[in-house]
Amino acid sequence: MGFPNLVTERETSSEESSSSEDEGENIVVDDSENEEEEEEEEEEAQEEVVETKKREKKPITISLKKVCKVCKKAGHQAGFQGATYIDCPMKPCFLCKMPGHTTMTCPHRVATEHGVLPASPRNARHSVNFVFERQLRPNVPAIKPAFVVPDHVDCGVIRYHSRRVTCLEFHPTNNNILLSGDKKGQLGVWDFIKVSEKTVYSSVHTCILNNMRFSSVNHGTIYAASSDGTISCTDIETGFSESLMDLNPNGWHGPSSWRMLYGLDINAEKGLVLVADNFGFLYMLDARTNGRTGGPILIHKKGTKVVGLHINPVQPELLLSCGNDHFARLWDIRRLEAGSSICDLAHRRVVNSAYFSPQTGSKILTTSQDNRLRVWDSIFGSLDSPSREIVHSHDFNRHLTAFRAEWDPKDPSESLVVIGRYISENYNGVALHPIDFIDISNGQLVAEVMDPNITTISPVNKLHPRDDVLASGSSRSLFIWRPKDESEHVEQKVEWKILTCGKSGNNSSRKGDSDDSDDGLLGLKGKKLKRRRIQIKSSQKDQRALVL
DNA sequence: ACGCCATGATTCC
DNA sequence: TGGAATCCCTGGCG
Repeated sequence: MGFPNLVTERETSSEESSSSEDEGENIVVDDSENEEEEEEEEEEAQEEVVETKKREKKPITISLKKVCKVCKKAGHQAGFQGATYIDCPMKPCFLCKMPGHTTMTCPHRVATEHGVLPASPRNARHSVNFVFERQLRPNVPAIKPAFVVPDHVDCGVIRYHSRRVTCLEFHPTNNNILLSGDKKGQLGVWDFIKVSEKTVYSSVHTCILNNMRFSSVNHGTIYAASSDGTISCTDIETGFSESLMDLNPNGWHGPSSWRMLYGLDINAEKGLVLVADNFGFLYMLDARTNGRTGGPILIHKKGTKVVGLHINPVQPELLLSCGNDHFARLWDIRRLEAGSSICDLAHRRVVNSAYFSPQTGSKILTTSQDNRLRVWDSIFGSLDSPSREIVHSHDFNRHLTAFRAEWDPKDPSESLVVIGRYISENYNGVALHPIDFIDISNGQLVAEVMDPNITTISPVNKLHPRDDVLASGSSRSLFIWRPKDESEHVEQKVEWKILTCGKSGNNSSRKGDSDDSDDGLLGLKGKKLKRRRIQIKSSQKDQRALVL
């Protein structure tokens, strides 16, 4: 039984060395209170742990010591040091999930060009390939236009949701209307130009509104899929709502039988509404009669959630689905039956979203819980492996809506993508979670957008189909961002119109207070942040330097 | 202001 | 296969 001893030795020695390193070169952590006597005690505790090994009960001594809250070992501590989060070194990197380093030293940090992992085998850019693509996309511009990144909280912040925002949708024709859904199933309609013009429909659904899509024939109505097991079709003017389908007509009989609806999309050509549930099934409804067409079809592993559906914008027969079985799948809806997928795109973890590119429909972008965005450059080429994987922090646990990378529908080169970031960064002493703009053709971080007033994570983001506007959902709040107009040298005219309703009033007033009281501090930080927010491409190292 | 709790969904064992 | 554990969350309560 030399093995446990060996383990003990290794662990203690590594800790000793790490703690001594911490004093010197490693800037990072460690309370200097870690005196020698304590270390001895820690070693004892360590041995105890190893001896008990089966972790029946924690030795009481542990609770007396400062111990890492993640791995319960002594000698280091995970957690915030000011606005900087220190990872537990015993765990794999929180960003890229590889062992041997932490987020601080991760080569993928801040999604620079290092963040791009070429797939193996790499999709070579043969000239044949290029011609092929050129044929498919005759209108592809020769030179990629400069991205316009909405970066400045402009006209409004709104808080009418009483629970976290789960999805956003811009009106297809009215430029100023934003729809939002929340965890409670409420549907918000907001005219963000007339900031105070807002409506909340609370009786559309009874729990999480997972996805919504405007009707292709009537721009005044929106379809929504909810965890209450129904699809709603709501008139956004009147709030009149019709339920198209109820998967739980007999009510609640426990979680094993309760059906929830997640993925939703519309096939305009055939007038179909497609939805998918938490058991792996797809349902199709006729948008004209609002009746079901055919029975449920198993499109993902039985019993797993299908979180996303997307109809190809150019070939409406093509359907892309994704879900908790770690796959995104491509389907021909004319021949749709269990196991008939055209292609299965494997991922290492749950796939939060899968989208065709918005204009040509020839690219695929997925967001997976393994902290990687995946890009397939052409659905007409080989789909065996993604053309690129981009490491980006967007895994999550509780309380957060799943992150989804969203295309910029205006970008003719179909390479600009927006996605919120999970891990925070220390920006002038404030831990903020930026919203990232990523060029998926090369994996570069085009811009990181943040505001010192927004300290919560923004997992829900959507770019406007026509204007340079970004809408974000962060916790219960909605934000509208626009590019800062450089010609106007207006003095910091950030008008924070925090509109609230319901019981969130407390918070908003608290927020207002802190804005006032922190005046100098926040204002200054805000200014500095805004000035340097956008660093287009060029050198990522410079950006890093600027940020720190 | 602080600490504690619940929460959800997934992964791990 | 079920049940335990779970790192940067959010909000509410005492």
